[in-house]
Amino acid sequence: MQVWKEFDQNVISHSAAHHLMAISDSLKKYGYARVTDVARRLGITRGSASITLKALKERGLVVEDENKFLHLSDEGKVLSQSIQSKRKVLIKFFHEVLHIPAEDAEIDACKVEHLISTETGERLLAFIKFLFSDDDRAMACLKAFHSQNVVDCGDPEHCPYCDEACLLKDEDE
Amino acid sequence: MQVWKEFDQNVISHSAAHHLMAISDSLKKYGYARVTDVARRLGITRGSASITLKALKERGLVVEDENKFLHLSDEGKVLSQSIQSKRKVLIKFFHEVLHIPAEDAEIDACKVEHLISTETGERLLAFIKFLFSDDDRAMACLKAFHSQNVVDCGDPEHCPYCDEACLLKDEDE
DNA sequence: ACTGGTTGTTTGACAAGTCAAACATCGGCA
DNA sequence: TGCCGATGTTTGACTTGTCAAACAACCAGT
Repeated sequence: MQVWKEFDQNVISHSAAHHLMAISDSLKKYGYARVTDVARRLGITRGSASITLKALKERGLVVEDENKFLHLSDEGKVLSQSIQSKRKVLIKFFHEVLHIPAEDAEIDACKVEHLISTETGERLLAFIKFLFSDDDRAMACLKAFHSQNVVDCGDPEHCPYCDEACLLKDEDE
Repeated sequence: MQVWKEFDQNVISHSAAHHLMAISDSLKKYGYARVTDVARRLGITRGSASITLKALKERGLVVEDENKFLHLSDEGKVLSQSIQSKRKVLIKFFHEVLHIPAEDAEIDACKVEHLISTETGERLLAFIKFLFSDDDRAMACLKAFHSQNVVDCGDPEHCPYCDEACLLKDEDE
């Protein structure tokens, strides 16, 4: 298999990943999750959700109780959890470091999140967490990047990387 | 359109991106590119390549001369170039900073490369270029991350981030 | 009980990307 | 001249994910 064809050789598809997360979100928000809730959350028809969820049930990631309410299996929980944590860190990185608008940061994070390998995901997470840690060198690095590259961080007053070296504040002088 | 559905709303599809790059690679290597060359390079049948390339010709990204030899239009060249530069920096980052094995770095870079928005791509590029620049703070940051996280960078002797603080060298003592 | 609304499933359709196989073309060699 | 191999296209089939629409089941109000 050539490298470029690995594109959709993921544990689960983009679509399936979002079905899992929709269940997880719905459970958190309402305490239950039905086909309708998943469909509404994803903006697809009940029919579409029904088909995809059937496949997820067959793969043992989703279970259905006697009243047709949906739950995540242990495996499903782990998967959904790992996707969400990748996603959160990516959004933070795109938004806070690269200053991508929140909406776009979310779109891109969601594209990247489940596509990259587990290994790359974990190491990327470690790297970004290090960047956001209180390590002096990480903080200095982010500040330096910010002062050299940022056009508009949106909120220089509360931006942790805006200090005496920041371009924005320089412009104010 | 919900955020998560933007997934395949890209300028070109993953597949199309690779068809463009295959033409570009073939031109560099052989000086020409035919349907067969693209198909062989991508590991698909001539029939499949023929269909996708027809669409790319219709979109004006690929042109065909009177002998059925393929070329990139100006627009095609720009697109292919921008994808390749994103790709190269991502591979470097995954491999050299996160220490993902070369093959896997390539797979993941190729997944991410054309999916993220132009904006995110450019800023990510800027960030990674800054990380690899000779800025003291960037270098210190990479070294610090390396010393705290790397299990095996593969070649401690020639690794630019392995110094007195490196875990690997500590283990040798 | 009847009626209406909600819920879930099924069905037929579509688009993208792939395959194998049949087909058409062309070029070179015997 | 004739044939074979390489090349490119077309066709029918499959997969995934989607839609709309029809359908079945059930629950609630009257």
